[in-house]
Amino acid sequence: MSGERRKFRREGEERRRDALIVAALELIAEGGPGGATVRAIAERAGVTPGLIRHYFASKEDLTRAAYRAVMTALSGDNAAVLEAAPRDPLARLSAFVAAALRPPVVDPQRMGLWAGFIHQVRRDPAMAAIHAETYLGYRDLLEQLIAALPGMAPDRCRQHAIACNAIIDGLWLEGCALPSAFAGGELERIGLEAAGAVLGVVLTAPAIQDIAP
Amino acid sequence: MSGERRKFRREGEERRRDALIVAALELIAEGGPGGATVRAIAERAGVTPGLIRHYFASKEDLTRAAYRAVMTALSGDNAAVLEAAPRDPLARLSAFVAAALRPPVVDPQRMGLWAGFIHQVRRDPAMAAIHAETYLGYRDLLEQLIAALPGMAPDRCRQHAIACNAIIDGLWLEGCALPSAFAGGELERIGLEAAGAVLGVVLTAPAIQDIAP
DNA sequence: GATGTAATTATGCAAGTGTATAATTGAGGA
DNA sequence: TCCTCAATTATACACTTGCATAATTACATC
Repeated sequence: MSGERRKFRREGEERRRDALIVAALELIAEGGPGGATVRAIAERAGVTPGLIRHYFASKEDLTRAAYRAVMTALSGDNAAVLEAAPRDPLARLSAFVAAALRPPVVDPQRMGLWAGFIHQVRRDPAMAAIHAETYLGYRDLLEQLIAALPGMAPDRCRQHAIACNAIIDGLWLEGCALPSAFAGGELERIGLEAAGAVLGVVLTAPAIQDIAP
Repeated sequence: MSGERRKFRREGEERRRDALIVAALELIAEGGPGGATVRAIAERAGVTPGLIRHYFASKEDLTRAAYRAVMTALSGDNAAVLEAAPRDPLARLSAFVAAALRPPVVDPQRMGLWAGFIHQVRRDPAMAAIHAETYLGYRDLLEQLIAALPGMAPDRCRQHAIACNAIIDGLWLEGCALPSAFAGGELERIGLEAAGAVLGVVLTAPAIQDIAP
């Protein structure tokens, strides 16, 4: 008559870990770091709080895994466009910049996640290592795309990559923070024009078939 | 022999409120929103926790006041450079952009604060109102500086302001996040060059006497 | 079907959270 | 000097937090 013990199913370790990470990310995106309590994460993932400690040494450990998942997905979603992009360096850079400034890369939830992790990244060396591994890799990729442009002076690539990265970051932030403030494709156009001006080239929005062949 | 009651001094209301706000901001900058507990804020301000509720209706109320203080100071520190700037529109815009990309506007602690508030800004309408009041005002100021440039087409000012704002934001973020990654003045130079390229003008770093006459 | 074991739940705990309320005390005016 | 009142402290409370540990139960293997 008293509380019946809750029924459950055994899942593979990987699926449970993923489910817990996803739940944590959802909660952080919605309510900030403070909203992602152990109990809330467990409830969202459909398990009891104790299970978290079975798959992660501590909540901090789960947080690190979640941060890695976010940054990997963010860089990956942007870089994925290069796989289907043409060989022309101008077109490749254009496709990359444009992809960074539209969904799914531009996404209010993702900005919330990114901001939610900042403090921990600066305090926890393990988080800082994940940051360096993902973020600086992103900028290096951008620098490679710039270096491939015809007639690009090698000694200016670094500065150009920094400036273009800043344009992308800034527009990404504004697009995430105020999605309704920009007409469809406006953000991409501004980004392409600004980056093109910085680099002294003309970057044009890729045709549809170049994006999704 | 038991605990003697703690001695204290009476302060003016304004000074106590300021002290509490400053304490809260320091703690948020250091340890994120989670670090700014009522007890920690009180201790940092040299007071007991109960006093916070005497000056603020709730912790949320203190948080809002702190956010307003941050954003006001941020915009103010940047706009302050215009008071001593020359009349030439190009020089004024240059001075404004450069000021946004060096201390005290560029400051890791301030980025930490900014990030720490993001979630609350998106959840609490009162915080959102403070955001609109300060942040959009900043972009309007930038748009005015751009509109004053000779030969600037009025219908392009908005797009240019968005792009330049993004450049400033992005570089500001990178400068705050990785202060050691940029040589002295490098950020300002990149920002001036990028913004100049976007606007089709030449923005030059203001001479020293233009900054501090 | 019996059995072992690892995945999962249940329970409990010490510390910390924001807030309410009562008890003190500093400081200015009579 | 005394008195008053607001500024400040002290205490308490209900709730939440992360974590540890013990009790169960689903599932694979025999």
